[in-house]
Amino acid sequence: MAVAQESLIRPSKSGKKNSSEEVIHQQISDAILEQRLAPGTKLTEESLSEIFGASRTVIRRALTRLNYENIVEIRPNRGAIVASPSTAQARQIFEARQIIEEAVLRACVQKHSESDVAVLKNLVQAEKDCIARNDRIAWIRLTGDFHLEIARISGNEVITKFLKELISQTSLIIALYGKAGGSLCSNDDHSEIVKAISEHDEQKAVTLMLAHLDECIASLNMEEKAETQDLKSIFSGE
Amino acid sequence: MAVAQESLIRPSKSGKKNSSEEVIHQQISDAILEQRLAPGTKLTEESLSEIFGASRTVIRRALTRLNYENIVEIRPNRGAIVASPSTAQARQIFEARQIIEEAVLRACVQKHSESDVAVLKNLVQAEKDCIARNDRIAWIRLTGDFHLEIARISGNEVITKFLKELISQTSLIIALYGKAGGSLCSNDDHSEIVKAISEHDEQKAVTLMLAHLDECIASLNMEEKAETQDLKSIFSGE
DNA sequence: TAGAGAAATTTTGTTCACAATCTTCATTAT
DNA sequence: ATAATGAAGATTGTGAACAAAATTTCTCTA
Repeated sequence: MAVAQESLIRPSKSGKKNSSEEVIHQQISDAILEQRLAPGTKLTEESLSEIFGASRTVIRRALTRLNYENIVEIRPNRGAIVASPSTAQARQIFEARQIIEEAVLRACVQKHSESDVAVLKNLVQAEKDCIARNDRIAWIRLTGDFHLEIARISGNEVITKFLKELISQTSLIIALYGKAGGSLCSNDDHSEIVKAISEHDEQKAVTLMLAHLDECIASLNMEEKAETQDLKSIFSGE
Repeated sequence: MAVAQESLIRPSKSGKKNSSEEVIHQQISDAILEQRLAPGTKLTEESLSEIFGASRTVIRRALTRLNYENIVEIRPNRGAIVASPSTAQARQIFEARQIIEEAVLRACVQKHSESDVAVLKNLVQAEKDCIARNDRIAWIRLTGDFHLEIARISGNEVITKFLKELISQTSLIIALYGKAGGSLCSNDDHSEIVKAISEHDEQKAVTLMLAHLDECIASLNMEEKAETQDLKSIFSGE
């Protein structure tokens, strides 16, 4: 059985039928984004059925949705696995983030309210708390929420949806290519960005944001993992 | 029956089972984007089943996919209808297009090859041909292909996928808010953009593109259609 | 012992029947 | 006449059974 019961947690009453597609989708998504399910893990419909006490039909719907969100890969006749973006895709995803986040940040600097800044400051504080108590999982989530909040403030839901997708995929990328020990991005880039926003300094905010995202890519080691495991070249002594 | 046989065309051999999800998805998508199916049209699973000679399961999958692409709206327990974006959504979609197309165009100007320009010129010529023989439907498709080709040249598949979705939705917006007679955008903005690209004039290309998209929004009448058809206010004599 | 090939098992894909829900239309009461 | 009620019909949602495909296990041979 590919999926261990423990890694999907929270079956609520340990009973059945608490779970609709919505809930199941969320649970699997969380498990992936919090890196309890590693990229490449097989997601068997039957196993998930038992774990969530739902019929395969419902599981299937949840998996297709995760597939559309590029969090899960469905290979025809061969089932679903947790997606593992290639280095090329990873680069494109970060590139896309820079494009979208620059635009979204400019709008945010323009039209943010007092309370928007307050929300952002709270998020940054929460991030610091996580780092303090070494809660990597909560921190990863919050770091995403921070970027997403800026998009929300910008007011364009279409773009926000795109960014949300990109941020999810970033979690996968970090799971795959993040340096093991590295407490990456732990410095407070985020607070500086909030400062620039609250001072209405658009150019500074953008510069900081782009540099921040560049740092993120730089903190990954995307060279080591081969595109496709080419055993020949590995053993040919090169 | 909500969906007329004729509007979905090309049942190939008039026989059965020619159609997998892939094909059915494409057919319905085409019908919507070519405006043979108006926004709001009910898409009953049973009718589509009969039309395509496929089981409801297959139809269902096609519809969910169209739903993820925001071309079709699925209302729980109430079935699928052709999506009809609100004016607010329409504005956000064009805003998103401007963000993405500016970025994509800059990359395109930087890295395009000779043959890329050739492809673009061909597309522009094909557009002109359509206008000449008054083939509005083919023209709508080509106009989208032009923008999409620029994204492809830019080389980022993630962003290209986003833009593809936005372009599809633009067709719906034009169906909803396009001025009836208006041969909108018929002037050759596109050729000018190609010229700027081939001259490696990034700033000019971007300026033209943004203006082009602004023109498109301007050519719509989004004021007239009420958010939700409020019959009372219509007949109260105001 | 290694490898090819064939059975057995597992897993995904599809169909169909039934349940749940919504819509329509006729009936009744105000 | 209008609105509320309720049955009948149509449509969507769900689960279980079956079919098709992939994976594993086993067997036999070189």
